Amino acid sequence: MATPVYSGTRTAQRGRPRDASRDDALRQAALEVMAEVGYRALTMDAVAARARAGKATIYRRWESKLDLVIDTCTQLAHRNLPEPDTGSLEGDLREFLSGFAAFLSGPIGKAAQALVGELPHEPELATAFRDTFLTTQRDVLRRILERADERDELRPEAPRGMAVELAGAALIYRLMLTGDPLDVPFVDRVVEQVLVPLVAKGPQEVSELT
Amino acid sequence: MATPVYSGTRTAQRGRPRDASRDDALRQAALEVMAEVGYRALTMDAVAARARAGKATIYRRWESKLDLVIDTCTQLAHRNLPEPDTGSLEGDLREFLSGFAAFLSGPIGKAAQALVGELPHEPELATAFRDTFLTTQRDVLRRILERADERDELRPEAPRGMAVELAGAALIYRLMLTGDPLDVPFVDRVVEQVLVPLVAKGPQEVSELT
Amino acid sequence: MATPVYSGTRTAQRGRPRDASRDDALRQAALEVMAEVGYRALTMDAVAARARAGKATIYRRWESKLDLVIDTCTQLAHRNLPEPDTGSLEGDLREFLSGFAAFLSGPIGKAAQALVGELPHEPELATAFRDTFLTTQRDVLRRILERADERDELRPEAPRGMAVELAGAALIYRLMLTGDPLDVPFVDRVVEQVLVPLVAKGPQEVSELT
Amino acid sequence: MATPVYSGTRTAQRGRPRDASRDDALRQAALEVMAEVGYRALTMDAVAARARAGKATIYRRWESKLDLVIDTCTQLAHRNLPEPDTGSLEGDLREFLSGFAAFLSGPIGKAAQALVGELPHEPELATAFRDTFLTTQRDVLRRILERADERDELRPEAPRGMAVELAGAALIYRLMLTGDPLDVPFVDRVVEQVLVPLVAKGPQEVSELT
DNA sequence: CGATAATCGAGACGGTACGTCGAGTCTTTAG
DNA sequence: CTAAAGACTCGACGTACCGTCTCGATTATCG
Repeated sequence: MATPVYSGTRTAQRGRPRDASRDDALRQAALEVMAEVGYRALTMDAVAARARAGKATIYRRWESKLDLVIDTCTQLAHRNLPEPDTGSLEGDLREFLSGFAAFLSGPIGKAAQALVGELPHEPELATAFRDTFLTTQRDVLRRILERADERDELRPEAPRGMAVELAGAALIYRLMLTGDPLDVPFVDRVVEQVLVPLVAKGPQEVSELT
Repeated sequence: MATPVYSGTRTAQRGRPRDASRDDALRQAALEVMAEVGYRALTMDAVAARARAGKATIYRRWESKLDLVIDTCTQLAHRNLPEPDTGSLEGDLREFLSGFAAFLSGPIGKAAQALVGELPHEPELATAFRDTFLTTQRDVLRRILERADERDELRPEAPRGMAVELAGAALIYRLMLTGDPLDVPFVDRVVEQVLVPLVAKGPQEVSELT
Repeated sequence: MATPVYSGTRTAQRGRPRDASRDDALRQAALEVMAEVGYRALTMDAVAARARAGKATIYRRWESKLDLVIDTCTQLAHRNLPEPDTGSLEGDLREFLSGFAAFLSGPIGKAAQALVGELPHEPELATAFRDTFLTTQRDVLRRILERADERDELRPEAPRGMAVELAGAALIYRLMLTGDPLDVPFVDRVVEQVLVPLVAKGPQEVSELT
Repeated sequence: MATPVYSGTRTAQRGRPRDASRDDALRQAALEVMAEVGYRALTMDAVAARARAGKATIYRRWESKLDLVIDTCTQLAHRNLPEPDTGSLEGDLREFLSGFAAFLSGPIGKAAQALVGELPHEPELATAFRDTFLTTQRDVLRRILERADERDELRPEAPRGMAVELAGAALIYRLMLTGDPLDVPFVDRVVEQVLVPLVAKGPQEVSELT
């Protein structure tokens, strides 16, 4: 399910139309509650009360608590992934990863973490979660590497897939596991000490070209 | 809390002593249930029923479901981290990381994942979790790098801390987020494509020594 | 069961002998607790705690809460039913019924009331209860009537059985149902307005004899 | 509390209204369970299961097991006390007491007995109980005597109050204490041997009028 | 005397019911 | 037909009590 469905194919619907502004109010309430108390302690009654809505108004739009939370994250995630194009690999990485780090550091990151524990037992959630938080970000990184490759900045044998995976891993590991801050210095170190050394041509290699 | 405490400092304890064998039976039951249905769906009734115990017997030892699960993981985690010493950096890394990967791939890994969502709202759990799953493993990796350093296998400016962090991040990211398998080929790739290139002296550097 | 049995027929018993003083301490505790909170809210833990005894010490003597309570009442009941013999029907009735009323007004009466609700579902309790609180008192009343009969104080057709039943009913109805006081004026009224008119020869009948 | 109250003074109530049919279903279930296993062994789970109701549905209406049972008895009691008017004291007594005996012999009588033990520790229950099982019946008896008095059937000095008390006592003593049957012969004996002799004018007194 | 055995207080054990609370559904009035 | 409100069933929660069992310590008899 995930996204609220508006009474299907019916063209001329009868009765009071569904109030679309309630969708966002409910998602906002869900996000706030989840950021405050976590996924487990989030209750539908709490969400309904915060949005001054009835529970039926929630269940009319989403099938379950899980469904509400998935959709909330997905919707809010889709507006926050700019794709930089600075002209250099290092610039693109730096810019994209700081943006992603900032995004993860907000309430959506907290919400995402709250969902991790459910992934193994909720295949639908797993799919939605990966689409939202992994795939999109990975695709952007891939395209950054492709553009760098076209600019001939990469070593031929560079482990591109591994680099993409590592970039995400490093950030999310910090965010969810160690609890260390996802700040600019950290992003810089990931770029300078890991990503660039792993995939970019070294100075001697560049000089060899001349 | 975490580990059940047996009447503390009192030397001569009165009344029937706790049956220590119930501790393990309950932890085993908790681990099984959690691996089957996850953390959220784990109920104390289910754990009690599986261990043929009364719920009071659980609550006498652990304050809550969370406390039980923390302790279960901690106890079971402490017996599974051998520290290899093969004489070479690559050998040590390969051996240790495959062991860690195998450990994470079992039920304890599933249990660990189930806990991640609770970390932000349960500081005590966060501490126990990091001690169990992060610190221990990180310290082993550190010592592996130190020994390699003593054998003069590392480049002087090698980002040792980052390498240690990345090793854990790469494994746990796969385990918990992407769902891709933590198999030997993956560990090999992490070692060959990431860790060794980042910290070890390259062939030319070694030859420079001669 | 009812009364604590002391290891049956064995003549030479080994081991530490049972401490007979605990019996009364436990019965006393049980009576106090029951008078305070009633039968339902009486817990074995509370009785044990009040007597500073272990629960096993109770269960070694009585099979169950019910058994303990039955025996407690029975034991305490047996020492309180004097049989008057004043030489006149009215005197005997007055004396006996005031004694019985006083007895019922104490803690034993409260305890007895607490047991009434269990009678239909506990045949053994019912038997013990009737033996203790009904039969004994009824037999005394019967003998009082017999002696009066021998003294030729009764009308030949006097409903002796009904009188006996009514005497008990009147007292216990007040005690347990209406809550009105079981005081001397009430006993007097029962004797003067009910029992004597029902069974004793009237003045004119007595005069007829002359 | 006793009777479920339906949101008091509010005129326009919001939300789904209480399902009044659940009240009776729950009372019926409570009565059945209590008649089967007694008050003490009655569990809320059993009542809920028998009525296919959630426990919350019970607790929404009644504060406790005791409250439920009180209300159950009260409700069911109010429909079973016809007031006879046969034109003669003996006829009225006979008819009323057989009706009351039959009423007490059913499940409601069993339920009433189950409550007796709680009266001393539950003032509210005591009030409700007396209203239901004592006052109503006593008032009917009083009116029967009044009508007999108006018909000049009573002796002037007849102990009217005592007669009323004895009638109830005799029946309830049998029902709850001795366990003897509350059958028609017994009622007849009570009327003929006790009540009529105590209060009605004797034949000689009647003849004196002529 | 030492060994044996049943007692004692204390409290852990398995089990059952408690009264509360949350999930997801249904039913009312109001718009 | 949708909205808010809240009652509905179901099931897990953490607690309390029952009746049993197990501990160390004590107190008797037996050999």
